[in-house]
Amino acid sequence: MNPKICNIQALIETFSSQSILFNIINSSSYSLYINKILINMISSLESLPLYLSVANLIREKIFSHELAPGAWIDEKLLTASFGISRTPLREALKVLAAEGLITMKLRRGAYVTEVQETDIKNIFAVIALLEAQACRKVAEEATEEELEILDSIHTKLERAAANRDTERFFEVNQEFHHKLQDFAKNPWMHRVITDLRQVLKLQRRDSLTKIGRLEKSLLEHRQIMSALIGKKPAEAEALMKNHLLQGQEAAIE
Amino acid sequence: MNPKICNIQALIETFSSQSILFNIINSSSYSLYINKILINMISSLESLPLYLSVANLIREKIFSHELAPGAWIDEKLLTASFGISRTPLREALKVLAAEGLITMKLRRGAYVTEVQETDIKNIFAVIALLEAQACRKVAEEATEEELEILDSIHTKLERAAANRDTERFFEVNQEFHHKLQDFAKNPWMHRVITDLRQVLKLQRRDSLTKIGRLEKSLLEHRQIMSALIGKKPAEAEALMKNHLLQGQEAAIE
DNA sequence: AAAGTATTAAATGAATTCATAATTATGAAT
DNA sequence: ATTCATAATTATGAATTCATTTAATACTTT
Repeated sequence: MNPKICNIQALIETFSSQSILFNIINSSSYSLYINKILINMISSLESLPLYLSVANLIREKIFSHELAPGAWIDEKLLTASFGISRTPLREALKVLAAEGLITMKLRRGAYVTEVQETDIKNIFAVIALLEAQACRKVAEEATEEELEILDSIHTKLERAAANRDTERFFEVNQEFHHKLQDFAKNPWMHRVITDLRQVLKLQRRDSLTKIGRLEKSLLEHRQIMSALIGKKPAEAEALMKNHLLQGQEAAIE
Repeated sequence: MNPKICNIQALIETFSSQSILFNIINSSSYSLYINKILINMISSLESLPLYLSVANLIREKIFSHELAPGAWIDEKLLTASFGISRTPLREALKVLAAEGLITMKLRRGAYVTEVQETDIKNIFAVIALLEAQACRKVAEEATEEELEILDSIHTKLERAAANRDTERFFEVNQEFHHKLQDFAKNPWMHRVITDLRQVLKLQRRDSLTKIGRLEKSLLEHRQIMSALIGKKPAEAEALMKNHLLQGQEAAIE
């Protein structure tokens, strides 16, 4: 392989992830030629087709509210800023539409989906049911190693809470729920939850900063963790369901 | 509007649905020019973009096993038989991939998804949980009119069973579950279930023809229906969960 | 000046074209 | 004859081009 490429690859790896490249591209502070090179770099490094990388980039824009709910998606603008053609962009839009993040209107283009309060409630109802079931399954069949991993994540959560680092808390919280799904060993369920959580992210503006919500959330996590370690399936299920419905309350306010 | 167009439209409507047009196109007994006209007709009648109509057509091919699990999807062949270009076809493939019906391999094209027994179990676990919850909700809050509609569908089910019309039974069964979802009034849940049921259809070969399965299924439906009418949420939920898990057994055998 | 129509501009949807990677086929060498 | 290497074909991925519809602007008429 070309040594230059190797160097670049090593360089990229020091960034620990592609997210920094994402930020560079989305900051649009560089020319489209640079963006084109960067986005192709991401695609080849992750060996993803261009349209999926583009989908990821647009997702970032949506979650950061650079593309706010209800906003029209300007294909020309995006292709220009990414330095790509409309073909992979439109393919990416179809993927995002299938996920529910955007809505295609015939001959009108794509719009970022607007979620109503009823949508939030309906989605939470599904997530609560599924994650609670996953929690029960983990309580039933998790190995000691798996429980230790969950416990170590929980410890990180405690630390983030102690430091009142909301950003970090949110991050670790996601990691916890993600790992739990892993250990529940139902990829289809995981997929459904991931998709639905994405849609929730459309609207949720840091509900954790609500007075006392972080503390409450931590307490709930503590209870869930002890139910898992104590191998109490029914209790774990009930606690997780309650935890998520509490989160729903906070999200809606 | 052009009277000719009106006539054609009226003609189409006498066919009760577009499914007959689908069959004509998928039968490939006509020239690609005819197919092109037909598929555009479907799109404009349903006011769907071409790529969605194409996705529907390919779905039919997948469910009929004309495109069997594991099969490579020949883009050139499909575009030729549909009389369209690759652009909308590839967009359709992205949609189907997002639904899980096909799998895209980089630089290898698209393949019909192969579901394993563990996939079936995992998917059924999710569906059983969600539909049982939907059933509970209907038992709790359905109006008399809604219950009557469900009951009338159930009556059709009884009739189909009495005639030992498996095809019809399957059809009405779908209608029942569909309506139940409607009345549970959670479109996000409905969507999840619809997508997952689609994936199940990839493999399920008439499990209803298994000895006694039709009768058992009917009996379970009868019990569910009476729990609904009797407004017994907990019972309705448990019965539906059991019904679906029984179906899983039959599907796996 | 306001409203309605006509003309122009722009954006979407779809076909075509082009580039590159992968597979197959051909031929040479062992 | 079999295997390896190279050439040719084919298929995928992406850019460009074209057509049609919608939106916007300008112009005319009252």
